[in-house]
Order: sequence, then C-alpha cells, then structure tokens
Amino acid sequence: MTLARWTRQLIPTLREVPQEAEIPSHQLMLRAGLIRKLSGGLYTFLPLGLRSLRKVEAIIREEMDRAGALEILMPALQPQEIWEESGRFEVLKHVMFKMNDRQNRAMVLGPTHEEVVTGLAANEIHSYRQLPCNFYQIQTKFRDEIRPRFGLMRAKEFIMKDAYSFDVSWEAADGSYQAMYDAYVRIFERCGLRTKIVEADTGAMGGSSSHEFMVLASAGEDGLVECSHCSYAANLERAELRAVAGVAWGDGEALPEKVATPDQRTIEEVAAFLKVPAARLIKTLVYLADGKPVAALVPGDREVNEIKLKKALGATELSLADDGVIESVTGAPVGFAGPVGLKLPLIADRLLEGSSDAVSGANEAGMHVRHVTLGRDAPGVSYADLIVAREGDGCPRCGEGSLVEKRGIEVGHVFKLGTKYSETLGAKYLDDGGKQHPAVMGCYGIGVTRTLQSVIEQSHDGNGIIWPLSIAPYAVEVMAVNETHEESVRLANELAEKISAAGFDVLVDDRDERPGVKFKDADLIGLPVRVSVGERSLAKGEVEVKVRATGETLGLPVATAAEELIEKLRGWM
RNA sequence: CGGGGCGUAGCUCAGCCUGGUAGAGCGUCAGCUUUGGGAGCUGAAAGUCGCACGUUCAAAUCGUGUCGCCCCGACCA
Repeated sequence: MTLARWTRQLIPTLREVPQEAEIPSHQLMLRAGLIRKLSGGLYTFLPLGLRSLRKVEAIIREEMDRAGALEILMPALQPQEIWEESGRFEVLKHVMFKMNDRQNRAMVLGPTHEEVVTGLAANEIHSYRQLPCNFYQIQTKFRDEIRPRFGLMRAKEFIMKDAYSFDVSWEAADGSYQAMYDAYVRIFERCGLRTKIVEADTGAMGGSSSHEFMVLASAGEDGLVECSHCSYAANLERAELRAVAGVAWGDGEALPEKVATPDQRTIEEVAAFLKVPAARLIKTLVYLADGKPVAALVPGDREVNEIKLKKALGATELSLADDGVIESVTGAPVGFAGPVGLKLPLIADRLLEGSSDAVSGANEAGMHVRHVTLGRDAPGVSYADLIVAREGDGCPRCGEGSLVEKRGIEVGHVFKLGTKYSETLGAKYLDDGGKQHPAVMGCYGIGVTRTLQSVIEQSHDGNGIIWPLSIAPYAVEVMAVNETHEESVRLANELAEKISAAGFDVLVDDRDERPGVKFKDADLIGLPVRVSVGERSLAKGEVEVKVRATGETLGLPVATAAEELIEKLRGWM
C-alpha cells in the first residue's frame, strides 16, 4: 500500500484557528490541511482530505454493490426542460444554478437526479423481468444554498451518493427500501460514525415516508426528538404529539367576556397582565394558504409547525399573513386576533380540543376575551396535530416515555417515493399479463463530503482529529524523532516499508523539525497509530507506538516491532 | 432577503476613536546553535491596509457606495 513522505506531500497544517471556521470539524479540516476554501461554500480537497474522501466513497461502493445496486454516472449538467416536465422546476428553481448553452438552451446544474434517472428507466426498463433494479452514483451536486455554512456541512457544491430503486409494487419497493436502510446502517458503522435513525419529513422530494440518518452533534442543523422509553425518534419537523385532552381551565360554564388589555399584544404580555399561564391563551395566527387567509390556533406556549399545518390544510404554499392582511381580516391591529367571531376557516391543534375557559384575542384593539370554550364559542373549528414537538412531550408511539430533544447532522436520507416521478416521466413496465404500470420508486442519498466532516465532528479532541482506521488518510504515521540521528531514520524507514508492505497506508514524517512540532502535527492530523523512533526508546531496545484514540503508548522491541504492530492493525480492521 | 460582526503580510491580530514615514507574533528564505511535546540568535523577503468615489495640504484611519467572508434568522434536501 501507499508509503508517502511528508516532505513530498502537501500537508499545510495551521497552528492557529482560521477565523472563518466556527465549529470544531471545520476548524480541524482547515488546520490539518485537508481542505482549503475557494469561496463561500466551495472547497478544494488537498491530498490528505482527498484520501479520506476516497475511502468513504470506497466503503459506500462496496456496500451499495453488496446490496445489489448498479453504479452509473449521470450528467451534472442537465437541460432545464426535464425539470419542467416533472413539475419540479418551480419548486427547486431557487436552489438550481442556471445558465444557457450556445444554442441558448436553458440548462441547469443538477441538485439531485430523480428526473434524469427516471428518464433513463423510462427508456431502458420495459418489463417486470428487469425489476427490481437500483441505480446509484457518487457525484457532485450543485445547490445554490441560501446560506452555505460550516465548511463541507452545507456547501454549494458537494459530493453525494444517490440511489434510485424501481419496483413492481409497493410491497416490493418496501424490500428495496429495507435493503438500502440496512446498507446505510453498515456504511455509517464502517465509517466509524454513530448515527441515530429518525422518521423524517419528505419535503420537496415528495413520497410517502422516509428516514434520516443523523449524527448527533451540537453543531447539527436539525432538531430531533427521541423517546426516553421506546425506540421512537423523529425529526422535529416531523415529530408527532401524543393526543391528549385539552385542558379544562374552568368548569366551562362561564360565557365569553371581553376584558380590556390595553397595549398587551404578545402572549407573554397578556399572560402577565391577566395573571394566567401562557398555556391558557389561545395563540391565533393568520396564515395565507395558497393565497387564502386561514387562522391557526395553538396553545399560547407552543409553536406552530408549518409543515404539519400545510399538510393539514392540503396547501402547497403557506406563509404567515402580513400585518395588513391580519388587520383587514380580524378588524384589529396585530396582537388581538382570536377565534371568537372570526370569519375565517379555523384550524386548531388537538391540544385545544375539549379545552375550556381559555383566553384569546377579541379581534378588537386593546381587548381580549376570557372564558373561551373553543368547541362552544367557535363551532366551525377543526382539529389537527399542528405544533412543534418539544422536550417533555409524551411519546406518540409507546404512550409511556417522554420526548428528549437533540441536535443532529443529516448524513443520509432514504425515501419511499412511490409513483410520482415514474408517472410524470413515463417510467412504466409491463407485467406478466401485458398490462402497463408505473414503477414504484425509492430514492436514497448520502452526503459523502458531509459524512466525512461529520466523522471529525464526532471524533476529535483538543489536540486534533481522531480518525477511525477505516477512513484515515493513512493508517500509520512513522517518524524519526530526530532526523539527524541516522539510526532512527534508518529504522523508521525500515518499519515504514514493512508496515506498508503488509497492506497499510503509511505516512513518514521525514521533516527536519523539532520533535515537538512533529508530535503536535501528528495529533492534529490524527492518524490512528503513531510510531516514533528515537534515541531515548532505542536505548531500551524499543520503538514507541502510540494509539491516537486512546492515548495508549507502548514500547515494542526493535526486532519484532513491525510484526507486532501489523498484527495489532489487522486486529483493528 | 432581514439583523449583527469582520476585511491590514501565508496564519492570528495590533494600529483606526484623536488623519501625518505600515506594525507584532507565528510561518517562509539564508546562516549558526539546538533536537522526545509547537526552540534560540543573526539577517532577509513579503502588504496598491478588500475595491471605488468623496472630504482634506495629507486617508489604513473620516464619509458614501460597493464587493467578499463569518454568525443568527427566514428559507432550503
């Protein structure tokens, strides 16, 4: 395997933290000389970073191939018209890089490949005999991110493994989905990542269900909840709430009564002014659902989950109404909306179902209403799960545990797509009776570059990266503690040759630097094992071997050091 | 797109308030010494102070605009 010399590589380590980097993994990727920035969201992989990236890719290839998927490579540059055909141009045009070719034809850089692959299947898959099949590629994706951040975590150009399965039926598609799910579990395990699998929203992909593979990290961009008791775990966007009865704040007999609340607009202000808990208030938010105003009602201490609301309303576009709209539909300034007498479709969270004696706005400046019993005073209201789950909520699955909130980095996502794309793009097959059906699809993504950085985010210490052996740029760093000591240098080279001949990638730090510099850099770039040969240990007839992950140091006899180390490395594979 | 912060040598930063010859540490290059946890000494190279316009006798410094980077939010896979 590879035997590289530091002085012949480009490993520009940095002593100080570049100001552009905020989170540990990003700082370490820069400091260890893995990547360099070209501009926001665009990075060059330097030799060390590229080696690890290639190892992650190799693991992914092995597991995808093992799962029976077929590797292909689709164009990153695509005609815009295929996106118009699928209807997704409108949805994704804001993230796509767009340009025209010399014929002035509209082209885009692919942010994902459902359209291309489904077109391929439409042309090449004709018979149930060809199914199931699953195509995958490892390729650069382009997304004009609103805000790229944290280095490779969210970049404008990134490497993704994307796979697309085609099956004869939903039942068969479940099998493909499960195969990918299992492959993902193995892939992340082999990369040394601990992941949490959560139920997720399907977002712009569409489809029926999906799971995300999350790396738990405080720098994660996604919130998720897991149950303290059972195995339920879900993205915060998706997490359901256990249906519980609304709170009876009073006996429900008192009739609505207006109460003056001059200048008290926010939930906090009103709650404090009327000396009631925020939860007793009914927060009334006016939204525009496909352009039509609608009022969403939630307990005063809860937030609306707009994804849930959008689904409950069956809307394709949803946004909070602006002040002008709110004033015209409620007849009051912002801050005084309430369900009683409001001439709008009303949809309330289930937590309000059966509640009584709550407080809401009066649709009149400076006024609120108390003794509101929603079912009685706003009879047209419908109920749905509308709010964002939070720590402490009851688990919707087991009914026993409560939800715990965490943050995570999404490294993989598997979707059941159904026939959305196969129908619009004509990926159909003939069954054994000669009847035509759209193929049932699934799609499966892994953020390869993001996965790489996530490993570092999850595996580092104050001194640097701690690479898992499986994706470390090199397995072993060998150094002569002092380059001017001939015996050390000779022995270091000899060990390096033997270890590399045994099938491990070796980096020899042959720089004529002081020991401290070499040790610091060794910790920083974080190869799993460091072998140092120096006069001090040589005097004892030993060479020093240090394991990066544990800090464990051992002296191996010079004569057998290579063999012993090779045996250990094999054990760790 | 809204809010905030920052652009001075390869990196980290000082100088700016109060305008007057462009600075430090680290790194780089040469030499000597040193060699088991980021060495010491000597010497050297390296910056149109992001860019443009304006104010001024004079702008890194003041004003306006613009570009870029980072963070929060909105949004997004």
